[in-house]
Amino acid sequence: MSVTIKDVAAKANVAPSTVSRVVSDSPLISEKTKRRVREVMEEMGFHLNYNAQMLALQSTKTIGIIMKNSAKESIITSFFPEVIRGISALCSKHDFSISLTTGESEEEIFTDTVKMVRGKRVDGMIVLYSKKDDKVVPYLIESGIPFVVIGKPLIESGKVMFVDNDNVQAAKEATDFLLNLGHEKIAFIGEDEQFEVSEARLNGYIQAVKGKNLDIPEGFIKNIQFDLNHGKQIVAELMSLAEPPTALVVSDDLNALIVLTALSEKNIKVPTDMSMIVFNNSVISKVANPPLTTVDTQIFQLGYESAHCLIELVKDPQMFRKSVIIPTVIVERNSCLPL
Amino acid sequence: MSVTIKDVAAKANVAPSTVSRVVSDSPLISEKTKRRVREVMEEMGFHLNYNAQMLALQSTKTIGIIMKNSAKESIITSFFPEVIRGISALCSKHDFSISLTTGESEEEIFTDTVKMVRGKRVDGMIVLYSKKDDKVVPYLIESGIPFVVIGKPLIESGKVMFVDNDNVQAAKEATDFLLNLGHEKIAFIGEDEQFEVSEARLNGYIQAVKGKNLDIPEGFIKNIQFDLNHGKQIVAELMSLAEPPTALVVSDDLNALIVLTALSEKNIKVPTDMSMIVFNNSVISKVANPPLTTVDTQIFQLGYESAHCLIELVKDPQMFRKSVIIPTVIVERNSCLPL
DNA sequence: TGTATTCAAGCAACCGGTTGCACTTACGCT
DNA sequence: AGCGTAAGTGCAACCGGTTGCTTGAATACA
Repeated sequence: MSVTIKDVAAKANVAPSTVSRVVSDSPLISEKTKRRVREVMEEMGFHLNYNAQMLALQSTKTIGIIMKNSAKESIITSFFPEVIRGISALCSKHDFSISLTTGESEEEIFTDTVKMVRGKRVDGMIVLYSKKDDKVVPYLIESGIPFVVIGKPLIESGKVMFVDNDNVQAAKEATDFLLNLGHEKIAFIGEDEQFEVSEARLNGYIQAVKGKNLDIPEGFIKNIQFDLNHGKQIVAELMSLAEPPTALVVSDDLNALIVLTALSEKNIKVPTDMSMIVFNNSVISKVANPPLTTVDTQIFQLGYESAHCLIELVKDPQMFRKSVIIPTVIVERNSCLPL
Repeated sequence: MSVTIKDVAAKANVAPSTVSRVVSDSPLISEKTKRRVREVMEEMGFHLNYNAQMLALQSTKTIGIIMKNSAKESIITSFFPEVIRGISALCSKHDFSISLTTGESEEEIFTDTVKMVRGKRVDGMIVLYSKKDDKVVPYLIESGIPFVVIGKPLIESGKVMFVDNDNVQAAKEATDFLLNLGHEKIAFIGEDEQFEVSEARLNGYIQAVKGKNLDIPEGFIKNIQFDLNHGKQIVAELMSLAEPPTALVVSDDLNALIVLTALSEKNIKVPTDMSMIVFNNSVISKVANPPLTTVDTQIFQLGYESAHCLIELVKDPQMFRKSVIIPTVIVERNSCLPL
C-alpha cells in the first residue's frame, strides 16, 4: 500500500514510536535523530494516515455543517456560499476539515447528523439555521457534542453557543432609516416565520414603526415565497391598498430582486416612487438595478466566528458557553430617497 | 468512552467478530444470533465508529470536493450551491460524505488537495473547474486516486473522467438563437479565459457568427470582471462603437445582472433596444428584470452525474474512463426580441 | 572508579473495527 | 459406532498510528 510509520522506522533504524514523535515534533527526540528520520521520510515520500491518527487520538479535526434543508430556494441564496467561505477561512488556519450534510429533506438531514455524531466523524458541528420545532439542536444537546448555531437558538439558549446578528435591532435600524427619510407608510416583506431570523426582523420592524407612534395598516406585512409570481401578487396587493406604502423593508436581497422586478412591471420606479431597504448585502444588492441600500449582516463573519467558537469549544469542552453578536451596518446605495 | 463492538460482544456472549458480522449482516451468522446481538446493540445504544471502520476497510466513503479558488466572486455564483446540491443528492443515496477544500488561494487549495489524498481522507475527488496551468489535476493523475472533473480537462483528456456540457455547441445554439431572430450585430461578454468553459463559449459564439458569414467587428468580444463599474465600462465601450450591437451573449447570469443594470443606466431597454441571452439559468435569470432567456446548463445534473461517475470509479478503479455530456436547453423568457 | 541522574529511544498496549482461518458441534450417512 | 461435512463462532492478526512506562547509554558528581 503506501508508506507507513513502520516502514520509515525500519529504514531509519528507529522504533515506530520514535517516528511518530518526530512527526509531532516531540521534545523527547534529539535534533540529530529528528533530522535523520525526516530525511528518510522525505526520501520515502511518507505521509501520515489521518484515519489512523483519528482513531488513536479520538479526534477527527473535522467539523460538520448542518444545512438548512437544502430545498432549492434556501441553499441558493448567497447565504450559503458566503457562510461556508467564512467557516473555511478559519478551518484552513487550524487545519480542520469540513464535512457537509447531504440530505435534502429535514428528516434526511437529521439522519445525517446522527450518523456524523454517533459515527464520530466530526469533533463538532455548526448548525446553519435556527428554526421552530427543530429536532437537530435538541439531539446535539443530548449527545453532548460541541456545536454552535448560527442564529438565535429557540430552546435552552443559555446552554447553547451561538453566533448571530441582533436581527431585531438591525431591522429596527433599517426601518428607522426609512422613517428618518420621512416615510410613514412602510411595508414589510419577510420570509418563512419558522425561522427565527424572519421573526426577529419582523419584530424589529414593528418596534420601529410603533416607536414613532405610527400604525401598521392591515396588509402591510407580507411573507414572500421565493417565486416571481408570488412576488408580483404581493406587490399587486400592496399597491392596491387604499394607502399603498411608499417604502419597503425586504428581508433578503434575492427576494428584493423579485420585488424589484415586480415593481418595475407595474412601472413603479425605485427609488423615486418607492424606497427599499433590504438585508444581507450579497453581490446581488450591489449589482441590482438600482443598486440596493442594504443592511450588511456580514455573513462571512458569521461563518468565521462560528467556526472560531466551535474550535475553541472543541479544544476545551468545559469552556463558558459564550455567544457572539456580529454587528450589522447599513450600506447606502441608490434604493432610498426622502419622501 | 462509548459503546464498542467488544462491549456488545461481552454482553451478548459472543466474539467481537460475530458482532462485526452481524453489523454487516453477513450470511455466516445465524438468524437467531443476529437477533440476539441486535437486541443487545439496541439496548446498549451501540453505533459503529466510522474511523475505525475506515482504517480497517481502507475506505472512507467520503468524496472530496476541490473548489475553484474561492475568491469571493467565483464561489458566489449560483454554480457552487447548485452543483453541491447535485453531488449531495447522490452521495446521500450511497451514504457517502462530502469534504470540502478550505483554502482561499490556488496554492492553499492545492495543499488541501494533497492533504486529502495523501492523508487518505477521501476515496475520490471531484474537481469543480477546468483551467489552464492547473497543478491539481496533474497531481491527481499522478497520485492515482479516482477523480472526475466538471468541465473539459485540458490535459490527457483521454485518461481523465469528466462531466461537462458541450459548451461550444451551447454557445453556438445561443448565438444562433439570436441570429435566427434577425440579429447580425451580436457582441459576446465572457469571463476569464483561464477557465476552459469561458473559452469554449467564446468559440461557440465565433463559430455561429462565422457560420452565417458575418463579421465580428473589433471590440465585440469582452471579458467582464465581476464588478459593476467594469460592467458599465464595457457597456459604454460597446455602445460607443460606430455600429453598436443589437444583441448580447453573456456567459453567466450573475454577470448578466450587471450588464442589465449598466444598460438600464444608459436607458437602453431589454429586450426592445437590446436582446440578451445568457448562461446557467440560475434563479437570478428567473427573477431578473426582465426575466432572462438563458441556456440552462443543468448545474444540478452536472453535480449529480459527476458524483455518480466518481462513485462508480471508486467501486471499480479499473473501469473504463467514460465521460458524460449533459445536454443544455434554451429556456425562453423575455430578454430577446426579433430585430 | 562507582553510583546517581538525565536524556534518548524502544516496547507494547491501545484506539475500534475487519477477516482468513481454525475450531467446535451437530447432523447425516454407511 | 465411525467418519465426513457443513454451519456457526471464535481466535488472532491486521489497519496505521499514539503514548505511558521501561530500558539503556551517557554524563555528572562524589
